[in-house]
Amino acid sequence: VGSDETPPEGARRVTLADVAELVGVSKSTASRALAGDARISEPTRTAVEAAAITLGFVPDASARSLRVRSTRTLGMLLGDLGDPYQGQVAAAFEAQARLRGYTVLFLAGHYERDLEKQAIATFAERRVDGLALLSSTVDPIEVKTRWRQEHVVDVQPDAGAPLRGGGGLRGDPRPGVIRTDDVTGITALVNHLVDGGCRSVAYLGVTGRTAGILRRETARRVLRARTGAVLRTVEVGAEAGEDPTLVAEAIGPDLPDAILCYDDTLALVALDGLRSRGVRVPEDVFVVGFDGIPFAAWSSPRLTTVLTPMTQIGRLAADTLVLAIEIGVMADAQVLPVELAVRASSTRIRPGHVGA
Amino acid sequence: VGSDETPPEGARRVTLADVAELVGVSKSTASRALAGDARISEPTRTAVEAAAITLGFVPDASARSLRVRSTRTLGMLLGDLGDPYQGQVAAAFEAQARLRGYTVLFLAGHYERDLEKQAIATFAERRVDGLALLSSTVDPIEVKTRWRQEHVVDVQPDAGAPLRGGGGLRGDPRPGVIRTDDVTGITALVNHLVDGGCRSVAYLGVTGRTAGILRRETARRVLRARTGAVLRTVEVGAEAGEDPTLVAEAIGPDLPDAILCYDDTLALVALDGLRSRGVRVPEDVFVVGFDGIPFAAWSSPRLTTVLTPMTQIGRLAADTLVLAIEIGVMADAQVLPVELAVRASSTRIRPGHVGA
DNA sequence: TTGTATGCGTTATCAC
DNA sequence: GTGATAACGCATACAA
Repeated sequence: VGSDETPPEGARRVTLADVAELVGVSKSTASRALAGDARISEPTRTAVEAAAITLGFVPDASARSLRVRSTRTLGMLLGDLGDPYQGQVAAAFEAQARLRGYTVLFLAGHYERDLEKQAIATFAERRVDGLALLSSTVDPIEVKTRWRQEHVVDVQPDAGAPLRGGGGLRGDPRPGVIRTDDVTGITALVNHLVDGGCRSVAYLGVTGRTAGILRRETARRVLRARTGAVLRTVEVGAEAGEDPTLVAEAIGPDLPDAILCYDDTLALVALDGLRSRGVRVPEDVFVVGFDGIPFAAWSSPRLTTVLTPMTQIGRLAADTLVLAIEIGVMADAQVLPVELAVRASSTRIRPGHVGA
Repeated sequence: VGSDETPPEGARRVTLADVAELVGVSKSTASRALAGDARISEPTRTAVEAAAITLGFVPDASARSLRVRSTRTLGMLLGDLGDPYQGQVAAAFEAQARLRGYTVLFLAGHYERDLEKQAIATFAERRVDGLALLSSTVDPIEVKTRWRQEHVVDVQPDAGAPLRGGGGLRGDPRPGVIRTDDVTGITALVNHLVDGGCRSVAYLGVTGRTAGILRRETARRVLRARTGAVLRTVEVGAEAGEDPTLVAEAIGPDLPDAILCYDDTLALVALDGLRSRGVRVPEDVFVVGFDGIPFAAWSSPRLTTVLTPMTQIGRLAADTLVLAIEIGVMADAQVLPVELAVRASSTRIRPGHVGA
């Protein structure tokens, strides 16, 4: 092939061969020099590095991946990037992955099976080295079988197995699970409500979202154990979940003493919907959330919630995945502690000097 | 997809050659059959497809990219995935890209030059076909020169050029720019405040964030034109931007008539910080935001803001990029309309039946 | 310490 | 219609 041919105006990409040629060494030497191989002499190394900069050489990740059979890419399947909770976890995941030298591919499943399947297929084609599942409805077990490697972490899973036995999740032996201790969190939350004088409690959730049933069932169990009362369940459609009026309507006319919401976003929506109806929080009803997103701390009234370590979750997911990839062993289930944050939305005596 | 066949647990990955061998055709034929090439006979096509499913063949994206010199990947450099505004835009960008057959690589720059440079390098190595810049401090012009192709869109740029002339941005000729009509939005906002009786107005921004100076300067100009008053500027550090107490302190003891915040998040933080100080909104001071994130509609008082079409922005960015890649022509600057949403945080007569 | 040769899995260019 | 063959750009086993 005529290498002395001047490249057409199409500006050919500069490759390793080009920098090797400029220095007067072989491609292997150039490759090794840039990879920091110990057995390359200092002069040649610097020469190669200089040439690479001169030519503006940028290694091609596809070629490298093809050769080394590793993309240094992590995949994350999530429900919705725009959700504040998931966004926070995703941000931490990405940052930590970058620290470990990995890039991450985010795909949103929007809680739809077809999209999730499609996403899994994309992850497979892209040959991601590891995969994190967050807020997806797809069964992790199924993914793991379709996926030959065991390089899958299941972040905040919330369906199936954990419920059996009803005893909570401590010691859950399934590897690759990363979750917060929702059982303890919900227990603390319900205890707080009962201690605050609540008898009737309603759980507000989103229809069809499998996530949340653990929280709901735990609440049901603790409530009955403490007071004998039966947890009322209110469900709103996914499309209605952001409409305060619809949420308030779903709650209905006869208010419970407290409304326990699946997450903070839903709680804030409920707060607004109730306000529009003339219902006062916490005077007429308590409202509490779950997750501890920043906005929950800035609402009026400020929202009682369970703080989950979103950043830590994302970071741990990335670290666990990288460890599994590089060491070859997937960590056992890891449960992160949560913390109850009691705020004004569930407190009788309004603290502070605010209000008439 | 739905077959109950489990992929071979064998060590080697199944490749196109395997599929071809099973059917008894050449690799070329197998490749063409799966690609839907018109000149492949129906029998062989179905045979190849069946074999591919049987063997669990998954094409290798790296190999294909290497060969066809295209990754079908879009890059998006953003400030923070956890930010509700950026998360929303990112979600729409990803969804639309997927619709067009592209996968997207998100990298967060966290408003730090080094991280952004590193991200650009990663995008280059990964050979993304197009790049979207959102909330980054890096100069788009610089990126475009470092990037040989013109496959870069600049989403919501907020520095430099647009300010010259002071006349706004309509007809900005720079290609690849996608933005909302912030000038009109801020103008409407300031007019609303002035019409509501505000004389003194303060702008609350984040130090070091270049984004926002267009909004600030527009507010300054409109305010002076309308009332002759001088816009006061309050700045909080990036790390203090989420701390209500610090934000309230930054605002100081003598309140203006209205506080115009860089974005909704900052406004909500300010709302909470002021409340802690015993300052009532809107009675003592008006507070308004910008962006129109969902939480702004659910706060108490509900936040007056400028609604920006976040979903549309993300979608348009993806479409523009794909068009530039596939047709080869980058669209001229596109300006999306915004809408003023007047709510309780800047309204004297409190509407509705809420409150004592 | 450096060079040679080979192959990663795919698609495109030729032949037939 | 289909098949052989040659790249794409890189890393590495094996020589020297």
